Amino acid sequence: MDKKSPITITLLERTDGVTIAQWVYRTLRSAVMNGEILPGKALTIRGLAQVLDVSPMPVREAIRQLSAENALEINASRRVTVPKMTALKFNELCEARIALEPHAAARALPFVTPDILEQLIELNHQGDQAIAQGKLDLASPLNQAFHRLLYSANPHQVCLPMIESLWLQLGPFMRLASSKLEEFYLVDRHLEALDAIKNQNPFALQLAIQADIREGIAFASTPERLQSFIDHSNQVR
Amino acid sequence: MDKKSPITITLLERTDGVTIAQWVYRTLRSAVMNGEILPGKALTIRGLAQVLDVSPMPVREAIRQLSAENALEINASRRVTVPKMTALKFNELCEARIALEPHAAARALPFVTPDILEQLIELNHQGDQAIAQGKLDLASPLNQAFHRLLYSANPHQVCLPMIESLWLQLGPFMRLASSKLEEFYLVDRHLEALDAIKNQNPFALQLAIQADIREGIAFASTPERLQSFIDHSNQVR
DNA sequence: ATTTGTATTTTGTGATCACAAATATACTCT
DNA sequence: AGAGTATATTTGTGATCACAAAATACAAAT
Repeated sequence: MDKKSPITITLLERTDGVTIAQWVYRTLRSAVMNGEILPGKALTIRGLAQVLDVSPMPVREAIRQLSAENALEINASRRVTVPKMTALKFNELCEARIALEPHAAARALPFVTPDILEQLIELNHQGDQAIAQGKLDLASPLNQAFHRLLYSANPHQVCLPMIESLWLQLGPFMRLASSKLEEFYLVDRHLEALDAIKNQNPFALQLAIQADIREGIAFASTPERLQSFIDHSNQVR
Repeated sequence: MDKKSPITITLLERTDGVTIAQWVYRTLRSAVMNGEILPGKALTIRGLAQVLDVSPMPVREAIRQLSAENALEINASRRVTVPKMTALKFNELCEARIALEPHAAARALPFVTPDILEQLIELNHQGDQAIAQGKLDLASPLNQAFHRLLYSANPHQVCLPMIESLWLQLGPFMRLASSKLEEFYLVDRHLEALDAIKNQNPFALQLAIQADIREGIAFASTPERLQSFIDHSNQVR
């Protein structure tokens, strides 16, 4: 007997030396990021534990952590859901990205070694290749890896957790940004960013990152298009 | 028989309708914010549970949440500590505040109603009074309440949790900022902010908030003074 | 006196259980 | 038939237990 609307979640691979709670956290995190859980749909600890084939305990910890990162919402009656997206919240999240990410990039700039620069070039190359080959599902993770590597060059980094939280709240829309990229992007802002890094020009770097983010959300150029994407993400699957 | 270095934590009052886990979270949070726990000192779930007179379970959840907010650190061997402060990290946290808070203020500006404005004025008045009366322990919470109320005027607010996380990581230094204020502040930046709100001038508001933050950390004007404060916070109590 | 190896204790993790609150289901009365 | 009520079930919370890994204490040996 199957319970009503059995949630299906893509299970991540369990690497060794990792606690069950961490694995559950990673799995739920990627499920949220990939829009595999319907926003508003009530999640239960026992239900998730059953789907993931673990005891309720690690699920409790993972949920607690994800709600602290604002990836999950705990309502008044202690029910856990994926928060619903709205056009205004989407805008707010994007503006927060623009406030934080160029700043994080500029703060990281002095610490970008030639080695890191090379890795950035490589990541960018892989990203371009993925898009050219139509492997759109690879584009978003590679894009995120590029940004993450850049920001984390700063050894005293404190912004990255906040930025990751924003990405998580944007959820499936991060993927949309990358997948719709080919029809919207004119200039490769990553190349501009790389140039700015080579020249150690923080201002140019900030501009490039800001443009990269703004053009990444160009797919939602009109309120109508954005609303249609939101509706889509709240229904499908 | 007392265990070695028994941790003493100021217990918060238990309001009804609140789970034990939430109460433990609040209590640990304020302990971190007030510098009651020595940075680097290993915290144990069972030890805290004993001090707080609860079972280990709610402590586990609270710790998980606090570490997600970067208020606590979990090292490789799963030991929990309050992260040590360094001069560079302090600087990084302050710059992150300056990147986020003026932005949050400007985004909230259009939503500040006359009622909220009045509450802001009242909070500012209470803060001034507290400083004038030498009640320095009240100054910091009132200052935070002022900022929090302003930012949360925005109904689609997404920055506040990140800002609160920064305050939490700054921890005891937030208090220092307010307590040392009387010998450092020349202009009341809150009044400038209130004026900017009245005039619906986002740029002036951003400048006022930025100046408020910068002058709040003027007590650490030289690297030496900052280092002495850090050393102090890593030893005392 | 410092180091190395062993035994003991402590600790985090995960599972299971009990219970009250919340939710869902069944039933009655209008 | 529909709304309200009572019953049954599910769910989150918190406590307790088992176990392996880590930390600590202590011993002997260099």
